[in-house]
Order: sequence, then structure tokens, then C-alpha cells
Amino acid sequence: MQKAAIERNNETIAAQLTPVGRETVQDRVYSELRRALIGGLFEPNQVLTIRGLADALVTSTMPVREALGRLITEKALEALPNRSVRVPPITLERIDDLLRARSLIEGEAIALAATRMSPRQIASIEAMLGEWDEMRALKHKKDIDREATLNQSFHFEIYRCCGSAVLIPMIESLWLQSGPCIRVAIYAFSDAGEVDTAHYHRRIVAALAKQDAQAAREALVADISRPFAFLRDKLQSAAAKDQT
Amino acid sequence: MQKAAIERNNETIAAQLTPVGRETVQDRVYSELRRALIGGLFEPNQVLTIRGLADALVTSTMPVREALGRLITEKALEALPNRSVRVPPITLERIDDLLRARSLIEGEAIALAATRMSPRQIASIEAMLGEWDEMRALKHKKDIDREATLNQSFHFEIYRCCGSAVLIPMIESLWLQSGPCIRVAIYAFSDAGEVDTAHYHRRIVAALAKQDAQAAREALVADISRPFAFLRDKLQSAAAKDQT
DNA sequence: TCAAAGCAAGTGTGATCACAAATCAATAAT
DNA sequence: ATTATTGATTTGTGATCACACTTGCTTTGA
Repeated sequence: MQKAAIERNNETIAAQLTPVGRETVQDRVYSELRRALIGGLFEPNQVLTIRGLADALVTSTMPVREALGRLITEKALEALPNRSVRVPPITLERIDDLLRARSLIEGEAIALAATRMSPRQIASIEAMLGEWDEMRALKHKKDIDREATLNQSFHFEIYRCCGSAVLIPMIESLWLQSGPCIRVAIYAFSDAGEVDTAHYHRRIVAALAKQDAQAAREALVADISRPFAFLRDKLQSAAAKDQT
Repeated sequence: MQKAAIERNNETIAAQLTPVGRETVQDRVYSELRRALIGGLFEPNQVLTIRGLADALVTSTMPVREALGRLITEKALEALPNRSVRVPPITLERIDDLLRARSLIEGEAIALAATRMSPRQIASIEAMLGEWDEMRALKHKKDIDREATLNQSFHFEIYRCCGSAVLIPMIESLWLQSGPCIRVAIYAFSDAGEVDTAHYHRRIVAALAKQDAQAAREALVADISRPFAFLRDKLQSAAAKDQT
């Protein structure tokens, strides 16, 4: 019987090949819309139509409508009574609300992560920080998209270590909801002369390295509060000017 | 010009008629599945098929698949690699994970509510408590479904006062996820001789009446911990017996 | 000139069909 | 007797169509 030989052969093949995966069209549409949303490609109040998106993404309406439905249940999009869907407007209350929820949940996640991260994982984060500085020094602080992506990886790399399968999807949902707001703030940042965001991330990493959960939570809250506070001021002054 | 008369006439009509609403089939399917899930009608690990549900709900597959997609993104259901969907299994890690997340988020919600509830709202909650006792005394503690529904209204009536449009959907998602677990625990409760759940709710109401946010949070955590702890013990002993 | 009715283009929703993948049962081969 | 293979049924996915509702514009009537 050559069964063992066949088995061995299969194993060597399996070792060489990488799984191809079976992502559906709907999943791709969903990911793409997510990316666009947290990347701030859609602006608040913009209405999205199924057929319009389907044309833009070169598919039929079916995957788009299901992806939109999913995004609506995550509150990343909003279903109007007219049955049209739009990206939610930015209001002062919503900003405060989002910041509070993010501080609470991401704070808890990083506190958990602080007690669980292995030295290897911390090293990985630190390496990320270095790569970041490099990019920042090189590109004269203008590649906002790359910066945002790196920021996202940085945070979620940490959150993944919290060991909670419940918290992480919630955090993703929160990023999705605050994506458009944040992006507005970041663009405003880059106009208004940049603050040293690297400093905040270094504080986070330092706290994690010391396994100091409380310090990590505080550093994180300071980090995510910045754009929200900025946006808040901007909105407030705009409202004040609007009233005069 | 009889414009004013017409206007008046329309107003009287509007006063008499109640808006008919335009709930879609998909929404009804979604609500029904939600109800079934947090009511524990589906058991953990059960797989659900689109066509099966469509037949049971007497619609076509289309509303069902979209409702399922929404429930999957909320983690109320789980998409297997085979593309079939099932209600998530109960594991020890998941129980602890859910309890932690619920304590954190619902705790924050009730702490916020404690500082914001009007006397009128508190009275409404207290009335609810009384109605509860009545039912409990009358029906010889056997109507589990009614009890669960009342419990749900009680909690969400409070959460609604927290004034956060972000936290509440998250709490709903958490209830959806822990629904099947909880229901298992509750059934076990009713076998194992009932604990006095009313006591915990009275503690919550008392704390809210005193506007004591910290006490409210603690009372709430104690309340929601009970079924989780019960289920946890049950699972652990089952695992221990399984190993022998 | 202006407001209201009517029309046309656009949009979301649900049903149905086609197809590929998975599951299961029965049959065949060792 | 047990494993492998084939075939039939079931299932999810995507496309397309029909229909109802909305929206914006044109036309009509005062």
C-alpha cells in the first residue's frame, strides 16, 4: 500500500502552496466600502446609491446591496426614511459620544493587552514605530493615506493581543463610525501645522513595554482624543460663526 | 380662498390616523430572527439555511439572506468556511469574554443614565418593578418567556436614558450574542431552584434613585454576572466529568 | 406669474433563475 | 468489510426582472 507515500506527497504540496481562499464578491465590496469609509473617501451626508456603487465597483447590484445592509447595521451608514442611504452627518453630540465609547472600549482592550503581550509582540510594535519614523522623515509628512493605514495597523496590532473576540469587532465598528469624522480632522491637522503624533505612540509603546495597563490606557486615550478634540473645536467655532 | 379650511381638515385627519409605517419584509425577518435568538429558540451550534428559514417565515430567500448577513456582521450568527451559517457555540472563553464586555459597556451606560434620569423616568422604572412582582406572585414563576421580555425592557428602558446613540446599539449586539448562552442558563436556573432576581433589580433602582452612578454600576454587574457565573460552573463541571 | 397636477427618470425591494460548491447516499472496488 | 467513487440533492451566490415609491421637471390652469 502506497498510502503513506501519497500522504507524504500531499503534505509537501500543502507546504509549498498557499491557500487561495474563496472570498465572495460581496466580501470584496464590503471590504472596499469599509476601506473607503474609514479612509474618508466619502464625506458626511453623502448619499450612496446601490446602482451607482455597483457601476463604480463593476459588479451587479446584488453584492452591493448586501454590503450596504451590513454597513447600515454597524451604523457605519445610515438608512434614511426614504430608504436611501447616506454616510452619517457629523454633530457635536456624535463626536463626544464616539470619543467616549472609543476611550472606554479601546482603553479596556489596551489594558488587557498590556498584561498579555509577549516580548516578541512588543518588539513587533516597536519595530513598527521605527518604520514609521523613517517614513515620516523621508516623505516630508504629506502621505496622509499611508500614515492613516500605518496608524490603523499599529492600533489593531495591539488590540489583537487583548485576547477578546468580542471587543475587537466592536472596535472595528467604532473605527468605521468615526472614520469620516477623523478624516476631516486629519486633513485639518495637516493644514494647521502638524502635531507630533509619534510622541503619543511612543508613550503607548513605553507603557506596554512596562506592562503598565493604566499608563497604556491613559496614553491611548490621549492619542485618540486629539483628532476628536480638534474636530470638536472646529465645529464649535464654525457653529458660532454661523450664528452671528 | 378655502385653503385654511383644507388645512384644518387635513390636520383633523392627521390627528385621528396613526402612521402606517413602511417596514420591509427584510426588517420583519430580521426582527423575528433577533427575537428568536435572544429568546433562545435556536440552540448553539444549530445551522440555519436560507431556504429553510424562508419556508418557515413564508417569504422568499431574498429577505432572509440579507437579514442573515446583518446578523452575521453583528456576530449574532457565525459564517462557517463552508458558507453555511450557525448560531455560535458556547465556550468558557466566550462566556467570560461576553461577560467582561457587557459589564464594561452596560456598566458605563447605566452610570451615565444614573446622572441623567429624570424623576419621571425613575418612577417609570419603579412601576415596572412593581408590575414585575405582581406577575411573579401570580404566575408561580413559570412563564420564562414573559419574564425574559420584562427583564429586557427593564434594562433597555434604563440604557435609553444614557443618551448615547453609540453605546445602545453595541449593547443590543451584546445581548444578541449572549442570548443563546443566557437562555441556557435561565432554563438551568428554573430547574435548580430560583434565586431572587427581583432583589438585584431593586438594588439597581435604588442606586438610580439616589443618582449613585457607582452603586448602579455595581448592582448591574452583579445582576448580569449571575447567569453567566451559573453557566460557567455548569460548563466547567460538564467538562470535568467529560474528562474522567 | 405662480402654484399645483402630471409625467418621466431613477431607486430600493422582492422574486426568480442559473450556476458552482458542498453534502450525503448508494454503488463499486479492493 | 471497508474504503473510494460516483451521482443526486441541497445550498449559497450572483444576475436579472418586475414593481412600487420617490424625485425632479415640465406642463397646465388660475
